[in-house]
Amino acid sequence: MQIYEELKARGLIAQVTDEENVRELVNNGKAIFYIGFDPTADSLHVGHFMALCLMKRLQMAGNKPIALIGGGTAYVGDPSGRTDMRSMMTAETIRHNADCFKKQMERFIDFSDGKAIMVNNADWLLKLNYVELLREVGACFSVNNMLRAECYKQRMEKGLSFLEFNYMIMQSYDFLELYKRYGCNFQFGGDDQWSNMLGGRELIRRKLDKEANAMTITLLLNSEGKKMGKTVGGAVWLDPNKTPPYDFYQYWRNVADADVLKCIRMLTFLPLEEIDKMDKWEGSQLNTAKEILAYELTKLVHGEEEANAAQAKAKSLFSAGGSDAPEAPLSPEDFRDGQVDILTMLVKSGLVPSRSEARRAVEQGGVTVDGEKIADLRAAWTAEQIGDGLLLKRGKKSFKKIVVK
RNA sequence: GGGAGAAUUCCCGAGCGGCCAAAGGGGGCAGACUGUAAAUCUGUUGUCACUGACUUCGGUGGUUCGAAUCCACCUUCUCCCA
Repeated sequence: MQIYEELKARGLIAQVTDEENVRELVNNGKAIFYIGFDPTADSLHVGHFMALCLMKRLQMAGNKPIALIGGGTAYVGDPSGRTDMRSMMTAETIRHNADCFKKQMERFIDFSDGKAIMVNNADWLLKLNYVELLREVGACFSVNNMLRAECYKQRMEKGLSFLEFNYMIMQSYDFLELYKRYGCNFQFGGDDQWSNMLGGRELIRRKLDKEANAMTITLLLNSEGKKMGKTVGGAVWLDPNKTPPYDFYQYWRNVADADVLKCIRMLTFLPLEEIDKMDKWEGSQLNTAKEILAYELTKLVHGEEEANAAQAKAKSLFSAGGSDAPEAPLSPEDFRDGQVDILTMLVKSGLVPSRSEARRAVEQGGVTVDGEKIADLRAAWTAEQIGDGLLLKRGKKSFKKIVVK
């Protein structure tokens, strides 16, 4: 099976400009393609991860990727898929974020020997001259058409600033510039980028009379139609300091039944035949599929060692005694009359944010210590009783090992 | 530039001068049921020294025995006219 067919079978392709053309390019390793990443945070997240995987897949098929860091476009802010304006970022933040992105990307994509290129659009965008740009590029865009684009439509009611309105121009200019510099003939991006990408294709056609193609990746949505990779606390990050490998593992371990196979297909590198076999699984067998998904993704992002560790930890916490729980140290000040009470332990361990919540958790029967349910708010332990550590559990999924330091 | 209106807890959104820590929904958390799933049901959802006290309703002052509620000014946002 060739690469284009495989991408399609995995459900990764949302839209393409010219299927025949794209298939031909990609399958024969003739594509020099780019994906843009705007450095709006100091770590990549799961959404970017899909794009990176796609880059990797295409690179493995002999195509040449260009990773574009949007150091320049980040100054403007993409209004696509947003109902409000992005907050403006300072130059330092943008630069810092761009550096972080760069480090993370190098883990996935092989940049050695010119097999891939990394560029920053700040290099050309920040130097542009306004009047010149208007004459050269502005003349090629029809405002009437731009206003019809889906990404702006949503904003017409809420208000769209001129700044953001120009995002499409910037991105189109990137494509043109990359075409000129590196012969970049292909652009990928999230499906919400579609109109911006078409803008670039059009610009290349008008300025250079050359054909460039574009293709979008299916957005990873769960069965409820919400974007995946988000938790209440925010995004699921690739940076282990922002989302520890264990949490990363757990996120995927806990996806809904309806979403497991889709995720495995779209995100992992497992062979399709193997995935097709899993397709027939149902009921509690899916639980195994989730384990595979979680393990495979953690391995891709954090490496095999971390993946093994996360899996071992999960197994020990959920089935066996749970000696692998993260430690929560208590200091001598936490003891009153030689004892710590249950509420203090819960708060100190970080399992609950306040004493009120600790009280509630206990009252509702959600707290256990070494497997025994605690019902008494005044339950307390001495340092001797804690000994090598107590396993404090709040709800089903949060654990801490209490130790005295 | 002129006029009208809005700001309430994580979000949406009720809220008569005292009975308001503030209805209802969403979301979150916990329990039951399970498979670390979904659905469903139940409880809970400001803080603390927890049958009590304290701090919250955009900000600052004021009226009042008493203010989320009334007044003044400020800030921000929305709408209408130009």
